[in-house]
Amino acid sequence: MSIDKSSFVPPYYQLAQILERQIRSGVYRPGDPLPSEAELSERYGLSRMTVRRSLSQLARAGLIRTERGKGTFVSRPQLDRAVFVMEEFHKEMAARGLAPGARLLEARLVPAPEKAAARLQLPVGTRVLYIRRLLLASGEPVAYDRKYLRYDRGKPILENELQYQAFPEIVEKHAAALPMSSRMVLRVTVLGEEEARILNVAAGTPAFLVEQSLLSGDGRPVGWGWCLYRGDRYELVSAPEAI
Amino acid sequence: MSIDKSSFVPPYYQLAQILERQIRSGVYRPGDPLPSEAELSERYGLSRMTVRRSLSQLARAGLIRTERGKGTFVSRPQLDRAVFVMEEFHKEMAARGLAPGARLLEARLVPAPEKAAARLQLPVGTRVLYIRRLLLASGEPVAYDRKYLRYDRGKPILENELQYQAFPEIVEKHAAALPMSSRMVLRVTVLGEEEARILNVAAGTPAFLVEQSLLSGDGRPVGWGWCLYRGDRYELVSAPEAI
DNA sequence: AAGTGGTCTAGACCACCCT
DNA sequence: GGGTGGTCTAGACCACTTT
Repeated sequence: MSIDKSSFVPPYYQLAQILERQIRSGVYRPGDPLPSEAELSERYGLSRMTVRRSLSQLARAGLIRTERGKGTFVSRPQLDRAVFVMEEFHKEMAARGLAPGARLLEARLVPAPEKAAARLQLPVGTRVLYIRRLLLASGEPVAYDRKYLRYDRGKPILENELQYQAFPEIVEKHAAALPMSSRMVLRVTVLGEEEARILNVAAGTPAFLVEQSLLSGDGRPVGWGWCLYRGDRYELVSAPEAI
Repeated sequence: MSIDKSSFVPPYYQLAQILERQIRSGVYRPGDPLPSEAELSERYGLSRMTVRRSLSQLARAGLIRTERGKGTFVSRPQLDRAVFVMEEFHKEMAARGLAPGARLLEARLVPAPEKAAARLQLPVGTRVLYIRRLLLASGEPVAYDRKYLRYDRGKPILENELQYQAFPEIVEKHAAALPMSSRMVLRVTVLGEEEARILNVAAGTPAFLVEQSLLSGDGRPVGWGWCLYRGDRYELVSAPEAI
């Protein structure tokens, strides 16, 4: 196995593939040291910087780990570890071949209830924008979204806008502080009477509950709420560890 | 803002932090081009390779994107995207300050039922190892694990081993093909009578259902099963996008 | 002292985009 | 043709580990 410098595949990637194959086929087993960077450099006719780039790639993928002063070693695969990626609703549905949509159920200024006020770090009763929406996949309701957001821009609430835009984009328009980061917590629950009716399933049906806080650049919350995903229409698949 | 070459923090990291601060504080806004690599190189007194290292780091974190021949641009943050990482059970519980444990409920050779046979790509009725375990946190049951695995090593089934090791390690011992990758699907369900009794909660309680397939290096399945996590004792928090 | 990985440099050539 | 990012090199110094 050697590097083809005339190939369109860059050398650093070729070397990463060679080493990955050797690891996956058992030439190097978990705990084994890989040849040193200097030796790989000489063996494959590449500069040390290029060799290091290949190794960084494998390290990011979790196949190897480096130890300063000691060497580079094959990692034991962490098979009981999983990474679940939840994409934006529209993307997720489009990826499954379904037509994404949304129906606005309610949007009005309300005095912040206790929990929302706490999460938004506002006095209870401050006027906030409350939005309820139904997220659809090919016309069928899949998720029920309820959000509170600081409303200090005085911009008019346009039904059309609320119906089609993602929550972060809505916050951007109606709050003075721009949302810069998001924190989500994924839980599981069963649907109550009202929620089940809105989602067109039986009460007691299991559902994902995703709590979301949108934070501004300085870490203060500008939006908060939660979204219920029907358990019979939604699942998360672990991301493969690719190099 | 400039680079302190006498600092212990390496220059590539200092520059990444400077640029991150400028992006988060709005000096460069989504869609804006960053200065070119040549200009950053000159402005901060660093070689272009070092500048590129800073930019790669920001790109991996999702703050910027590069376009060949055009430039480097600030990304719009994907606030409705979340990454949930499920660590190995023992690690996860230890991280929460709970004492992880496991109790073996059953382990025996059984003729593979239809679904397990299909998932393991074996004829129905082939003898496979069936394991049922209870995963504990500080003595309290948190998850109920049921797994099937190919059994072609003839190694004796040691109760002690099954009680303390993670599923991939058990597969490694009892199947001829080493597990090299894992695929998981996260769903939501409600507990049936038996499951609820075993987990010491009321029937109808919501739970996470994690289906797992362990694959060998050539992509063939060597282990399959599912694990139920009590919804009142388990949640997933999105990983922050750190640089 | 010798070997290892971690960082940095100054230059080079290339593919791509725009004007 | 001039500017951009993508890749590669040959060397250097450093911190760390082991002998």
